[in-house]
Amino acid sequence: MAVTIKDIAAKAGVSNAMVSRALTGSGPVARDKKEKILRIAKELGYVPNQAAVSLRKSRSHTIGLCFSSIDRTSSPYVLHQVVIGVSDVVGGRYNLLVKAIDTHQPGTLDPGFCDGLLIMSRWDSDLDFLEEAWSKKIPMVAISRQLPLDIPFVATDEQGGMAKAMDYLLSQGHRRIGIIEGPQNLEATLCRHAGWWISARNWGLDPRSLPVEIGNFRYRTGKTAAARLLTAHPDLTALLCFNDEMALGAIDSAADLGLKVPRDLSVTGFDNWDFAGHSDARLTTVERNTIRIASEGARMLLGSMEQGIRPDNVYLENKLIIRSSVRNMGTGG
Amino acid sequence: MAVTIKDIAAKAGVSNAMVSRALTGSGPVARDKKEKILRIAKELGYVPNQAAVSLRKSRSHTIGLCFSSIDRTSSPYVLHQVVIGVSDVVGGRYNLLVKAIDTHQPGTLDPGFCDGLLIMSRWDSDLDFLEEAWSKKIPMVAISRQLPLDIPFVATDEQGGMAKAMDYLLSQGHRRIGIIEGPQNLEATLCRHAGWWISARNWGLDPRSLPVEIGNFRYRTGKTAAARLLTAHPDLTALLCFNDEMALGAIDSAADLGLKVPRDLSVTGFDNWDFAGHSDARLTTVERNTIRIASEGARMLLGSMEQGIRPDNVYLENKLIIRSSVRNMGTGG
DNA sequence: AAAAAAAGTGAAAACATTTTCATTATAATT
DNA sequence: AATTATAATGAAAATGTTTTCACTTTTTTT
Repeated sequence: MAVTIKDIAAKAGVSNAMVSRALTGSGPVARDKKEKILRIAKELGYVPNQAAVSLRKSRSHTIGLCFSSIDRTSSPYVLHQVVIGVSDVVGGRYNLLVKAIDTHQPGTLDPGFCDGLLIMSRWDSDLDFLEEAWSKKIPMVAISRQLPLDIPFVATDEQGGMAKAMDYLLSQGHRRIGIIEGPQNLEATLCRHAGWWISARNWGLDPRSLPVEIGNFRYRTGKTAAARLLTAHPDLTALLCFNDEMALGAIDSAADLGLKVPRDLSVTGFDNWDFAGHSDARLTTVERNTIRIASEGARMLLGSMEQGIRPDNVYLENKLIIRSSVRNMGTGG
Repeated sequence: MAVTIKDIAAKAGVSNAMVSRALTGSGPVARDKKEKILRIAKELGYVPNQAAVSLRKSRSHTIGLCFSSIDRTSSPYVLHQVVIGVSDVVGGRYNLLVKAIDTHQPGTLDPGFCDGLLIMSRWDSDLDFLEEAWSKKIPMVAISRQLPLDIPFVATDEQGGMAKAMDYLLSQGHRRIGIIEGPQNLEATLCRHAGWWISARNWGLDPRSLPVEIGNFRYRTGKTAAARLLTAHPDLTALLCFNDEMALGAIDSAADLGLKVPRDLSVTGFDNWDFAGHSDARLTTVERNTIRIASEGARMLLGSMEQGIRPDNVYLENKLIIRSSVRNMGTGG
């Protein structure tokens, strides 16, 4: 029913090969015939059948965005920003497929279904899938953390980022600092932990002397963690939080205790979450530019797909965004 | 390089057709041969070539999620929830393709590239694309608003939802209510406007007597709109906001003026935004269950794709979620 | 003007699968 | 035992492109 190359060939009085060449520019075609073919193609509303093209060229013109899971606990922001970042780079040149790794049936991965994969992996249970894709030589790039199998990756310097936040608190004269960390089984948590730990050391402060609570990156756990810290250690002057959402919870918790930020308590976050800037918190935080990460990853992936070169890993700096949730306590030291 | 049906056929000593039938169950195959074929297929790690299957069967096993635009102004929540809702319904049976309508090149839509489309349209400029898809007989379902061309849709009762919020405020005895609306060119705004307007009438209140300000659905504009309303009309006891993010802005604005919610001011939102429940605001709001909308739309689309029946339009109710941002002023009336 | 190079062209193969159709083998019915 | 129905099988066609290859025509170079 759909108009094919054959229809055009028949109408133009040339061969299929001719039409294909005219349409794709993949070979010589006489001037007048080319014009005629293009005109007829337009007239007939010809659109190439992607399946046929894919089959013949073994290229799907599709990039797979693979997430550990598409569930209610995964982050809307990350999905959104990854889509934006990738779209920015690939424009309309590739289709974007969203794939959940946890629902993947082992052994069913068709190497032709995606020309390349962008991996947004949170859990080690993704490894089976990654191995399958890797063994089938599908070009892939991991975004936002290093993975096994020597998969090229773009990552941000989580440790350095957290160190910046800690350095900043210390530079503003804070010494009694409470920490609200994330789930302990996450690599990001480990890196960020190392960040403030080293920073404290550098400033001659014993990291083990600082109280730590653990949250799960959501608002409510930030709030309860802060409540515990602030009641057990009323002398704290600052809270270093492992993400913005928990930082916002911490600020509300402080308000409940009659503490105003930054007058009575300083707070830092991590992520530069959209809402952190818009909201009233004016949160000082570390920017994890996910759009940038994704676009960088897409660039690497395109190189890998189109030139077949193995891209170099990329580390992106995390920038400290200074707003007004941290008070200067006088020259620290 | 990839193992094909031919390889299996050769190894099993049968024809291609046999293998295809054994693998897909589309025809009779002798017991022992079937077992042998399946075993060999597994041994060799056979995965069907999707492009070839698509070409032959004219089905792509892909659903396109079409958004007006994938840009920095579109909502992360909506994208995320749509993906969740659709995944819930289609499981692993279809691939999910994210497509931006605004970057579509007219006339390049291959009917075979998606078996069906889920349309998340915000603007009327999407019409060209919709017409193209519609004319190519690609099954489609619009989610979250009615569109031209008689496209089947699932929508929520925005007007009724907003009426519920207004009814609730009025039932709690509020009469001096300020309204923070959304952009005036959006259909959602018009419907929600009609909602509170009618509700006010029903309670014998002249809608034109209530002060209205306009925001753009973001936190900051909610905040400034609230500031204008509250300073110009200090007697207001409640603010009816057209979404949650602006409501949160309004609450912070009130705090700046020394007003505590709900003691001094009542506030309602719309959306039941994720953060609205988690945050301290405990916002009373109208639930727009986007996951539900998306899954319902997906169900309709599957019906349309697989049984070829034109689905009936669906209207979903919006539920009022009562938390603690509205104060009871004594028996109203 | 002859030789060499380049451009133009179409038939046919290739891509991997599914499906039709005709044939043969087996089972069920008289 | 003959007939009929059913199951099992493979050759070949079909899906819509692109690409190779051989051939013809034109253009350029000597």
